[in-house]
Amino acid sequence: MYTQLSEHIRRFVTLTVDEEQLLQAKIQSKTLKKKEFLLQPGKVCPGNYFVVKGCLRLYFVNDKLNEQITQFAIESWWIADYDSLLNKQPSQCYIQAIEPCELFFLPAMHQTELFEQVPKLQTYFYIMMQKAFVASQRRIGFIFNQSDEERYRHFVKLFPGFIQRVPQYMLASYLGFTPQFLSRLRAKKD
Amino acid sequence: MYTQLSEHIRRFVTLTVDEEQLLQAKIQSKTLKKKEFLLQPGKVCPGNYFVVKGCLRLYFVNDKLNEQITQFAIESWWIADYDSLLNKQPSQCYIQAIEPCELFFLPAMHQTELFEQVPKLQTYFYIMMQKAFVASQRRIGFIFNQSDEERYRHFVKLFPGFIQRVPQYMLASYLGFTPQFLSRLRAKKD
DNA sequence: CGCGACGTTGATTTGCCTCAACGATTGTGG
DNA sequence: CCACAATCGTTGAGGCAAATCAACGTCGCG
Repeated sequence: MYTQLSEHIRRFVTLTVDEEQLLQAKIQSKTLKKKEFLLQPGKVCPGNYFVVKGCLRLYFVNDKLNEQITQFAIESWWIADYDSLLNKQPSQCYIQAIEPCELFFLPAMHQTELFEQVPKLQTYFYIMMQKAFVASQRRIGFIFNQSDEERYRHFVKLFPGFIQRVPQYMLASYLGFTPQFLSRLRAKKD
Repeated sequence: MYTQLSEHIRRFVTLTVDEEQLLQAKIQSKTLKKKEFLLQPGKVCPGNYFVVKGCLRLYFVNDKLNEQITQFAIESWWIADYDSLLNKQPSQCYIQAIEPCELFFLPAMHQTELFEQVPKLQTYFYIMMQKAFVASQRRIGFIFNQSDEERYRHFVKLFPGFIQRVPQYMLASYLGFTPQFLSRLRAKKD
């Protein structure tokens, strides 16, 4: 069970056995039922979560009272509200389980301690953050340069199989259009 | 001149005199004329640039042969094509000076060395990256939840004075609409 | 069984783009 | 120093993609 995280880290940095144990000591397991919340508005995000099994969404409620999904997380992804985590401010977001989930939780304070004990772990999280940043820059590029239809086709190609795991209205929200429009897209050709 | 970077770092981590000197030794000065390029497609982004004075844009040319600006950088911001830098792949972007610029250049290889010598600098860049990620997540939120008009008003409120530094068509590109539309917005009420 | 959640489909509206023409300003070569 | 081109902004007319509003079908679950 812990091996999944361990393997993921090994893809980017090499830890000694001692260092692995330091990490393991700081990590907690957590399970969520479907539709259960990991974070709700008003609470400060307490740390980082690593998805062992399951699927979550990060979203907020916009001015028009619609849910706007900004991120999904599946197996071997980290998720947190970094805006809240970094600035120690109350979150404005929900993080919710779409499926039953098994997670690892790394509390923010433990993480800072860890970085001093094991600088290589800071390197690992630095790389994760760079990847996340690059991904969101790419996403901004796609938003501005592709039509909604192109973006949908592109997403399906990029994450085949994922569409079966989430309701269509969530996918529509993530892609930035209405469920009705997505339904029409699928009717055209699929 | 170097003090500007030094002060910026001090806002996040505290360096000893020795550590500051290690950093200074790795950094190069660079100046750009207006419209000069810092990076062009096909070249691997060689490192990070810190803007001492001036203003730059990062953009790429999309399928419809329009320039799509994804980032601006002004005084005390870092800029680079992280997609290229992180994956060591040829860039698909241009980074161009909008005004005459004074920059500091931190080559990628020097940066990795520095991180080993001075872990606190890795912490600093980790924080920068987190901030950049949060900013781009917020931007995605704005794109999906505000009309083009609202986004323009919001941007002007957030960076008053900046609109005088860049041509309108660049601002329109960054905000994701046409120069004509921006012109109409300004005509309405300003 | 009946209710709520989710998806589909049709009719209408609208925000923004496209195409096009025209000023104003800046820059450049003769 | 002027003439001309290039760049940038403005304005008008027409078109289209996607939203909105609304009704209906279907599945799963208490």
